[in-house]
Amino acid sequence: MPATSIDHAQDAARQVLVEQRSRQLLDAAARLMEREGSEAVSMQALASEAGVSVGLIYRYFGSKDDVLLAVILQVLDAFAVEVPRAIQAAGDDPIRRLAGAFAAYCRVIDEHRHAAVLTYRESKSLDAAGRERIKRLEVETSEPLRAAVRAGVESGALRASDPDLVAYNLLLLAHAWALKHWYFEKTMTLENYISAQVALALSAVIAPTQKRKYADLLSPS
Amino acid sequence: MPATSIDHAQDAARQVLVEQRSRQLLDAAARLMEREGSEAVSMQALASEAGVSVGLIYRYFGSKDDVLLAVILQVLDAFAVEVPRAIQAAGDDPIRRLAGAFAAYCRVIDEHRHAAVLTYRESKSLDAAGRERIKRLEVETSEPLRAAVRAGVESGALRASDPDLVAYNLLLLAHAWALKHWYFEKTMTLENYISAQVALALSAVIAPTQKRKYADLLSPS
Amino acid sequence: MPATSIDHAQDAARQVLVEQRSRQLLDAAARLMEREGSEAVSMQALASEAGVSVGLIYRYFGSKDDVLLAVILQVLDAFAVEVPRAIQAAGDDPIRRLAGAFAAYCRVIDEHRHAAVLTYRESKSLDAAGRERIKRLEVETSEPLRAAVRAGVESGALRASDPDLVAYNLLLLAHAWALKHWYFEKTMTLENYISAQVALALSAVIAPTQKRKYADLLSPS
Amino acid sequence: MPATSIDHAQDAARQVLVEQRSRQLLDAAARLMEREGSEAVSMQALASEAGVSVGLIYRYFGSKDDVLLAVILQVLDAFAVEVPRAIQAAGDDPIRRLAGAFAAYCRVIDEHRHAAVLTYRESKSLDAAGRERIKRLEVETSEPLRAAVRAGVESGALRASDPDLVAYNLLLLAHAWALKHWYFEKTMTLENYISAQVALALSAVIAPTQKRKYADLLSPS
DNA sequence: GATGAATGAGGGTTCATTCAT
DNA sequence: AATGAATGAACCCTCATTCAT
Repeated sequence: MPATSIDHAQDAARQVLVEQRSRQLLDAAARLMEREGSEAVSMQALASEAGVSVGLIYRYFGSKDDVLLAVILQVLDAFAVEVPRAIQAAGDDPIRRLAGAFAAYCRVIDEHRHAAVLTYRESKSLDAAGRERIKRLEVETSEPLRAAVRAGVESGALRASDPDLVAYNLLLLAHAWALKHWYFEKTMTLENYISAQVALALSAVIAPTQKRKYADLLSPS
Repeated sequence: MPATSIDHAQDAARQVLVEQRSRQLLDAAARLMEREGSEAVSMQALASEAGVSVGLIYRYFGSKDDVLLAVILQVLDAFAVEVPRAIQAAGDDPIRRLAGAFAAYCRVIDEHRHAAVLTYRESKSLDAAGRERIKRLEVETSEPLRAAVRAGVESGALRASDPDLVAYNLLLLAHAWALKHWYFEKTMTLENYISAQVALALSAVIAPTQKRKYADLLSPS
Repeated sequence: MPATSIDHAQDAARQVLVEQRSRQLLDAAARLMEREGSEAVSMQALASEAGVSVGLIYRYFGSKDDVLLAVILQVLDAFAVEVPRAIQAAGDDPIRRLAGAFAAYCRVIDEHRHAAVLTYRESKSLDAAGRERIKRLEVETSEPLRAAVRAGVESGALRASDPDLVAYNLLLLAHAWALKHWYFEKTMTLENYISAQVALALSAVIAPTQKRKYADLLSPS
Repeated sequence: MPATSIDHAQDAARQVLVEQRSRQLLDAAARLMEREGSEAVSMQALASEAGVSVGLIYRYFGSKDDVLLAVILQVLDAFAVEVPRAIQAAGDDPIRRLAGAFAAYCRVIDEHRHAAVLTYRESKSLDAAGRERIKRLEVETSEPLRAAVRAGVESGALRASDPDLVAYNLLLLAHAWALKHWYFEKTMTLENYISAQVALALSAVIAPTQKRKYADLLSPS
């Protein structure tokens, strides 16, 4: 077996290990934030939660910043995976696609409630470059929502003078489920929240002719 | 001059000094948060920004918590003053009162952009009691908005199945001007933002018969 | 009236004021130590307790050291006044003079319990010179006790191979009423303590022939 | 070597390190107190004296309190070990056991002179719980002395109306060797001190019939 | 003479990061 | 690859002391 093959095999093995460790650490971070709040994630606490040594974390992440960044990227990744899937699952109807996309956002947020909040802490950890990257990704992330609104407008089902604002507001309201969870949880479940917000948002932009067709979305359960 | 008068004069002078210093420190905190981000507010940094010594801060605030709390309370205070005033100024029309209230919220937020963001940092500094207090005040603060929506509904001008959600969403969108300023500032001024959001929110809840009457609010400039 | 007379009058007045202020401050210090423990005497706390400003303390005492030193000296002064008086009051009998002296020590300690403890804190406050001075004074202070023991030995009523040790032990046991007050107060009053210690100490040194004569001192109430 | 053996070996090694570091730190604390006085033990100073970093101290002790407590407990531990041993070594004679116990107390105090003094500084460092614990332990510590006195009384060799006071006085006099070292060192060695105090204390309580038997203890060298 | 606002060195503590093993 | 003991800068806070009024 030539040397290069060996190298490739080793590289692959290493790649797997890196993947594994990273996941292990990010999962531990998520558990920690869930349990102790998102500011309680010290490197030693993270190591202990993950069952590894502090030193090891630095083998896979350059700094605490990097870990936090990765936690946030994980959420953005989940958006990138889940939202398109939900849109696809919603069929061809642009309005149902929009509603599905929003619901998917909210569900991802709900699953990563504490990680989602991280973005709102321009922590000293996160340096300027990291912050810019996250902002860019967040905007990219909202693209499916924006596309859905635009498609609705083009199809005539929606009327919005500023489709991008409509989309961005929806993104914000998805985040709000995490940011203001202490408020909403007093009166709503996640599914209540989703249908109420969908109803409200659609009321603002749906074409009058379409109201009957989407009555199920417009009157929240 | 009798002794009591002297005492009163001294008390008054002290009161002025306390007021002055508090303002000086809170202003410095605001500037610091503006310039360095709101987590860079160490007591050393604050002292140096305000041009005083660390020890002096503790003459006017019991702890770092207290300073942060005061910064936040200042914003909530501004709401308590400005929002009712704006509502009054809007006359008797419930919808214009609602629009005026929202605009007032946004303008206060804009003036305290970095302080407003503080609330979203469940900072370890702010202890549980402080956090609860702020949450309670935030909910109280949104009361005028809630009242305005309800009045609109009762007058028949608005139709909302969940008036409280409508009001809370508006509060959130006011906060969003601070939270997502980096995004909105790319395409909007504050006034653009206000009128766009007012138009969108009203579209969702205004009674069809009222649309013509409020056409100026419904089509953003 | 010639200038010098004015000066003398002023000097006298000043002298009185100094005396007054010093007493006021030392009393406040005593109250404070009594109420909050002897380590809680900060200069600001002292000022506030005395009802004066911090600055004023520095007009009458050069430093915190000086205040503490003065508090201790006050106790030593009380010894210098009270112990000889008690000895005198005890008449000519050397053994009753000794017992009276010890009782006087204990009562002074009891009245200045917290100040007495101060001596045992080689506080950084008290500089080397101050410490030496206190040690010297403490030894001087014990002189009446030592003299009383020696007189007893010379009169034949006491037999002690080391009279100075007997005297110093008694001084220590007087201090112990302050140092170990938490222990003794569980089972004794001050007067119990005095008579028990007198009985024990005398038992060790009294001449056998004298036992009947001092039976009242030897069997504690 | 099986994993468990490795683990055990590692655990043992860690145990040794903990032991080593703790000793190193407590020794440094003792040296520092010896040299600079016991209030000069700042964590910085301790770290520097021990030749380690501040942070490291917190790996082995939870707080400054803990360090101080450990220093004191070390002394109390030494009592718990040395005193019973000395009593045993003294044979069956209750009076020689008492004398041996007292001597052991004094020797332990002498070896930890500065640590022993710590107890007398109701330092703000030591919290209420710690202080109570120490008081309890101090009382427990004096138990052997108390038992020895009582045994002497029961055997008829001693006559004491308050055996507990006799025992507590002896404890105090042992402490006094540390508290008043500046005084006693002028005229005595430790052994002088011990035999003088033993002679004096026994004189007070020994039964007349026993005096000849213990003449060696009663007339100090 | 008297005030008390202001100072700032110094204290205890935490935690991201490093490096010898 | 993995460990975790060790580091030390930085944090929040206190309080003896000063000085302009």
